[in-house]
Amino acid sequence: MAATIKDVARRARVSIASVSRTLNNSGAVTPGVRDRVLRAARGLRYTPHAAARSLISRRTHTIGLLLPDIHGEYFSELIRGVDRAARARGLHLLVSSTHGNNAEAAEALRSMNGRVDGLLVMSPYIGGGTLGDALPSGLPTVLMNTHEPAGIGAAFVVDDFGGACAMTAHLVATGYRQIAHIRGPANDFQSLERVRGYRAGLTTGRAQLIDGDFTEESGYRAGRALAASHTRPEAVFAANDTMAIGCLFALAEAGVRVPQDIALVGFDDIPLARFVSPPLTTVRVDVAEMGRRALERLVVSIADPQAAGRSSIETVPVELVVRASCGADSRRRARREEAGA
Amino acid sequence: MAATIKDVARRARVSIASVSRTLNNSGAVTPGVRDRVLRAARGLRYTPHAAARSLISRRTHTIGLLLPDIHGEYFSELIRGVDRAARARGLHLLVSSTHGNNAEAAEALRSMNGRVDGLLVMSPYIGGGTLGDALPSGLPTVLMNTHEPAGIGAAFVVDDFGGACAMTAHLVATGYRQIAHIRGPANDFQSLERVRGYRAGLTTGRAQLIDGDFTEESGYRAGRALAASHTRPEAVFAANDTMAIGCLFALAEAGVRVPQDIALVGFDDIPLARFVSPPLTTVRVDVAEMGRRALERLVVSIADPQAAGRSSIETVPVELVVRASCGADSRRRARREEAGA
DNA sequence: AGACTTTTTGAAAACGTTTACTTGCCGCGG
DNA sequence: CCGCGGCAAGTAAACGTTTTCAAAAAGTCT
Repeated sequence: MAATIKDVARRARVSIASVSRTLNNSGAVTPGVRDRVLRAARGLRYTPHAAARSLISRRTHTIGLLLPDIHGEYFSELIRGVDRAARARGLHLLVSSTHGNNAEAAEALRSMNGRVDGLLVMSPYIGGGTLGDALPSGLPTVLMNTHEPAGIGAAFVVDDFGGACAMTAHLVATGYRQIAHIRGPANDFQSLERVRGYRAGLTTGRAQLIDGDFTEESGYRAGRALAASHTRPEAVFAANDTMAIGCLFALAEAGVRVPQDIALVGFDDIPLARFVSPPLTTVRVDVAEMGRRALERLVVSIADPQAAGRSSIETVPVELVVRASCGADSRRRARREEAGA
Repeated sequence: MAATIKDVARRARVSIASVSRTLNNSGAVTPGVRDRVLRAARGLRYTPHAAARSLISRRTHTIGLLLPDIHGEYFSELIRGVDRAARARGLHLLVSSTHGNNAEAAEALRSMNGRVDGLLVMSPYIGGGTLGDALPSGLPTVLMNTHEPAGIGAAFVVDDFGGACAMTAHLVATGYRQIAHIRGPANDFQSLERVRGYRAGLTTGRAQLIDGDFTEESGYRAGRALAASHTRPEAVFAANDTMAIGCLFALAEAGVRVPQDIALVGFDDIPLARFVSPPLTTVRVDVAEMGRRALERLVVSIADPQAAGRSSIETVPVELVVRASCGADSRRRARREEAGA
């Protein structure tokens, strides 16, 4: 069995209080005692029992990270950002995922009681009860990409609307008239925001929505449908890069050239986006940075319960990344030549 | 503040023992008591305090997952596999990463004492002290991709050697004579195994090793060097897909065609591998499955300390995935035409 | 040298559970 | 009618810490 503080105290011939003081550098101890305790602790390979410690100190040095289904680079990056920041502050990460709706999220939340000092929640789901009711009241919480952050506390929201709007505007400015949008799942907040942005940026032609669910598979299906259709739009804006890549694959198979025959753009700027052929025009979202910032904000809330109450919503900016797949360069060149002729 | 078992007991007008018994379905309680307790618990939104519970019951229902730097799809997939299995068994996941060597891993391990019921460790690092010494003795542990599993207990090892050997043999069989290998970091077990496999499969030409560190960046550098060299090998085997893709990018920039001018293959079969152009020939490793199996094994060890002691090493099989980037198809076709002529 | 202050140490309470043990109650057989 | 077995409920100990408080020791100042 693992050694306890009592074992150390006995071996060092001091009280457990002195052991605790020595090991935590709290209170003063004479060099002699200190020495004996340290030696005894090392000899027994003593490690404090985390559960016992957090029971009395009300601190677990752990934060809970609640995510929708962990999938692909997007979440890998998010975890990465959070983990780095957490590690820098000596915090552990309790990760939970795969909850399909707010009700499941609530269940996961409950079971974290007493395990964490604070919560980082990313729940884009809509429906299944309000998340607000489920959140443990005493626990500092920071939300990410949730549709109901109002009054709940701190939240970070990616500027999905702004990014989608800018992207659509870019396509319009490039000269495309018919622009279709492959949307994400209907019960996803981010998905909805991107549709909204698409609509807002669409000052030409009429909106055309194709159903998708953020998976490569659904993008592939959309691509096949597009290739088969004979009222093909001039440009396609997929709600995320994964679907855009699936779509690209289907188009290539069908012999439809991008961007010559049809322009194609995505959203997120996952690492592969620049490696597909042609490189994908997309909207960059720095998820790792969002994770980092969210964690920092949470740390503040934990340290200062005052701050925890303050409601604040920060928008995470996005950036338009123009590569070859939207045909902006070739179009402009063509237009210039035309003008020159 | 959150409600405690005492609050529930007071409200239900019973002792805390009865509350505990009711909530855990241990021991018998009369319907009347049971009813009052349940009602009180619900009314107070009572959730047992995990730390207190695990202090006495010696169970945390949490398992620790120790990973090298979380990066890209590879780890995303691993976490995914582990998380799914853990969730299915009602276990939590305490994730820790970014440890640069065994010494840091040891530190992370120490701080997990009393937080977890078992450990899932993936530490391909070599040097920085032996991992064996660092592992808490009492805690069931399952190792993954570690170079010193002997006698430590259960372990899962990807067949890096076999995969690399098969891949090299495939290149040889395709007809390439000069085959170079972009290796991973020198202190990484998997990296070394792949080099060993490369050497074993190389029955023609001489070994040519190019340094890399598993990052896309290092693959890119290798690609530039290859493109500039005038003693260019006929084929390049990158130790992972990420480097292969970086290399591919550099070659494309330099106007070197794959596979016509040079064949290129990778390892891991990350999701993007089939989307780059040309699609990457690689070795498929089902990391999610490995994660799942490792967790299942750990659960067994936890339930039965007998089993925990039993040392067992399972090799996770890999599979050669031939796509266009190795030029096997085109070569064979060419040879056939030649023979026909 | 005595009184007072400061510093170091130890005993014990507290954290929120589970569980072994005790008590109290009821019914049943002798 | 008494005692005993069985069951339901309660009491208290235990888990491994931190921390408060009191006591003891060691200085410090007149």
